[in-house]
Amino acid sequence: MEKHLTTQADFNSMAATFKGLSDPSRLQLLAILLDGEANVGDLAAQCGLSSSATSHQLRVLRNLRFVAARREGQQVNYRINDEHIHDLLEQAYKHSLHLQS
Amino acid sequence: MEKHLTTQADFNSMAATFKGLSDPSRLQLLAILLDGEANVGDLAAQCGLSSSATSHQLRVLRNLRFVAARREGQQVNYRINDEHIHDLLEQAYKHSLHLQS
DNA sequence: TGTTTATATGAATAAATGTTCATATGTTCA
DNA sequence: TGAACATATGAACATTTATTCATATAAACA
Repeated sequence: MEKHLTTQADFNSMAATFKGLSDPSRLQLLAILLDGEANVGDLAAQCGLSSSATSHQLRVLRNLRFVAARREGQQVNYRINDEHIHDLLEQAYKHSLHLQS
Repeated sequence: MEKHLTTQADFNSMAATFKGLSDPSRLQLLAILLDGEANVGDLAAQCGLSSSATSHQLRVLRNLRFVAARREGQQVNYRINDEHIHDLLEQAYKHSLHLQS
């Protein structure tokens, strides 16, 4: 990172970003979406969540622009909407390995 | 990431990692430590936190192995203890820019 | 030893979070 | 239009979280 982070606003914004990724259900949703678009029902089934809970969590991810939605008939398809998600998950995975040792 | 993440344990561990980074105070502590070792009192002063609050937050970071401590006389010096911190903060910062647009 | 300084910890409190339940909105099709 | 299906939303509840306050531990020094 070239520039040093100093402002409280930066820390708040970054904390919000991490907070969005701080739940196992949301991480699983993102992991599924990294393989391609999926609708709410399929996401719910794969995560073992109710469709309501899934919808709530998808809203969190949407508000943080991690994902975007596209309606297709009755269903709504979600997709990854951030190029950094992949790297963020990868770094967190590596850290989690470091955590176990 | 080569291998696909599938297990619930992976998601839990990664969520814990992100949760550790989901607070502005902790991010500021880490940002300071990226510039080098610092003791609790200095960290507290720079963050505008009480030394007690600082100590509590440092414990969170220590438990997650983000930082490590080394006592030197009365003071305790903390340092970054994870090679991925820098990249994680950088990606989150980039996302936070994406978030504003 | 006793006092001061630095850090850590436990309990308590207020605020935020994730899920469930009930209900609303939106789409398809008869 | 009305019924069935898919998704979204609001309220409620239990759990977690960050800080404060009081107190404990640890080191330095007189």
